[in-house]
Amino acid sequence: MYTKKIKENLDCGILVAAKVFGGKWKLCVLDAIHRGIVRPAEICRYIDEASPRVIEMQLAELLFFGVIEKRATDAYPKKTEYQLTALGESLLPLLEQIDNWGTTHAAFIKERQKEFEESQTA
Amino acid sequence: MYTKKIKENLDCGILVAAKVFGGKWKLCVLDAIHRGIVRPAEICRYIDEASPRVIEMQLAELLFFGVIEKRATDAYPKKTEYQLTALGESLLPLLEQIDNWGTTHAAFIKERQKEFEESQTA
DNA sequence: ACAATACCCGAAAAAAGATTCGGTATGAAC
DNA sequence: GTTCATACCGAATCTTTTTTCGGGTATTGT
Repeated sequence: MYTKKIKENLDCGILVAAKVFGGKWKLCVLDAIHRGIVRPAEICRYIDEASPRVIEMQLAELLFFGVIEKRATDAYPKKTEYQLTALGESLLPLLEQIDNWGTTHAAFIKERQKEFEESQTA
Repeated sequence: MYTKKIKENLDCGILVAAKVFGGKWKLCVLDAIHRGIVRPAEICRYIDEASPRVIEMQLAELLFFGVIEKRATDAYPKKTEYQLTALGESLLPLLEQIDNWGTTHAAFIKERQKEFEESQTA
């Protein structure tokens, strides 16, 4: 099992928040669950750019930090469903604000990114 | 120079936002500048957990994406100062919300993190 | 002249994070 | 009974990010 070598620093709010939803796809996963896409296989299909494994792992982390909770029948067929906890719901305003900001400035940022990529190839 | 192998995906607001302020210390750098800590050496001292090099690099990225701008006297002594652009200021509400969320839940998250670390050593 | 500081940069190395691959288990559909 | 789907996990590998290290330029203070 992998253990971190550099000690984690949770000394400011920003770093605590980054710890909880800092993964590459965590906010997307939360967004999916919020939209009612609550079963693992569904989420994987919804976020098809990400590998299923990383979604599993990020679900596990979100679960561990109490952001989401799991409803699963132990019996088969396993119909696992995730849902936001109160803590998870407290993240929704942030999620929305972050998404809004990104959507608003997407065109500008993409333009800059394109310039950057062109400067690399030239 | 390092070039990415996996194509970037900026198809949703969340991913655009992550691109702009997703680095390990970018939000802390923005926070510092917002608080009036505007010179590179000062910022490095302020965020002394981070290596000066990464702060330089992240300043360069923030500059490139137009989040901050640079005021430097070309003459020596170089008194470089960074300040937020309009785009950068548009990030402040997010920054504040993220910091507030983290501060509010810091105790709980630290507790969970501690549990996790203990479960590793045992 | 010499040390200290500020600013910036390149490149190797280390660390962290993500992906791929294979495996387990169970049940359903054909 | 073979194939497919869901859910999950370990481990090797690959990619990205961060860190470390060293260099270069120019100024200030002693």
